[in-house]
Amino acid sequence: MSSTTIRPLRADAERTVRTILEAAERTLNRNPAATMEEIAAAAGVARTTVHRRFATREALITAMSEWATRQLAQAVDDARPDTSPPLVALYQATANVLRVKLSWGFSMNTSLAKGNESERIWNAVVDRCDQLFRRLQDAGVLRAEVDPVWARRVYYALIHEVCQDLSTTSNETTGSDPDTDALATQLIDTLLRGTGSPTAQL
Amino acid sequence: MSSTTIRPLRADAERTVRTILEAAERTLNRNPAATMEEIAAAAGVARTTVHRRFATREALITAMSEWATRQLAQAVDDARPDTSPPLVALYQATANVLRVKLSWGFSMNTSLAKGNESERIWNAVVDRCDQLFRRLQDAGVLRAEVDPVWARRVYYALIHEVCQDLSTTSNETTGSDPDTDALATQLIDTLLRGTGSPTAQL
DNA sequence: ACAACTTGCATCACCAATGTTGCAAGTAGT
DNA sequence: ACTACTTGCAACATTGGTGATGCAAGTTGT
Repeated sequence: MSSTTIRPLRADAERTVRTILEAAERTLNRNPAATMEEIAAAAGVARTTVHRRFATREALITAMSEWATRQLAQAVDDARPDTSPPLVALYQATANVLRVKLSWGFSMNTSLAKGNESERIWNAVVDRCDQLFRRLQDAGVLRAEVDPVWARRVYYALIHEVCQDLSTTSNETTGSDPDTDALATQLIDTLLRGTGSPTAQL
Repeated sequence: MSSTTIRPLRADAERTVRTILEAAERTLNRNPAATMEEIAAAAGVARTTVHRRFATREALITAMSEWATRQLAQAVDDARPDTSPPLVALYQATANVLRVKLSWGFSMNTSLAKGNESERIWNAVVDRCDQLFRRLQDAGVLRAEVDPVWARRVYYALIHEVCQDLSTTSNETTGSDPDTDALATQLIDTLLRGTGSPTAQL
């Protein structure tokens, strides 16, 4: 029920599927209106092959979304957000999520259709994050008067901003992986302390 | 040179143009792939009328972008970012920009084509903002070690987040204008102080 | 009132993208 | 080696959106 795949694919076909998904991500990230032709070209396969694996364009995008969302969920889970000390988990999760989001920016931004499997997973992730932010507040990391949901939203916005910048700036120059740990540190520093000096007040 | 309009339009035509621009904004904001037909319907005119005013779909979107960018520039200018005390200007600009961005979310997010008039205006606005953030730092509002460009980017991200939320949440329930001043206050508070408590540190 | 302008409607041509099929050549797994 | 699977290629049908045109009815401004 996870995918339209009925029976297991042969090894080469499986590889092709992943190649297509990755090529689609790259291509659609640059141009959301890219054609199946362009995606196929980017994957180095014929257009008919793409259609053999994904009946319609919509099916392809759904599959991308599902794939990306699963990876995101994994990234968060790996940080053990319910059991680790919350601030540690926040760091871990941030670095992990940045890694995923940098490669799957398009797929993560496609508004997930209602009733989708992706939507379920996504909501689970959001719940998990909200819970983490409540834990952060209980631990005194967040100020008491701050709405943890607002804090989580600011956090998302910062992640989005960092990814946005990275995918336009450094992707072209070097293929070297950006230092997600350093980015996570800067991000969380900004999230918690802001950019203002303690002296000047409103 | 501002638009493809050669000679002045009659009053009713002028009104039609603005009606179309607004309808296009609303429609494309909900669904970026909306057809000219849908846009025309939303504007309460025939599709041919839209094509009479905007030769191609691209021309329409360009016009929207230009229109929105001009309003944005106006919103920033009205805050007198070079002459007012920087923190005052920041408040003023934020409230103004929120008002504009809430109505023109789609048009502001369309990546402006190179060489566009919109791009020129947009760059001017960015320069203006960067300068404001340098003034903020000189005034001691921003911490000395913070990169003012990073601060500006965080600021943009927060604005985007606030607009995102508003356009999905409250637009459906009430037509009442959201309190942009209160939003600006919350936004700037978060920007400067973050969400963390002063005690807990990294 | 009159001329100029604008709009809706019906209709058309056009095209680019989508999705399908059959077949031949190549590859995976046993 | 043999079978089943996968892929590329070529060709095709379909369709939904785009853009254009001519005309009749209505509106604006003077």
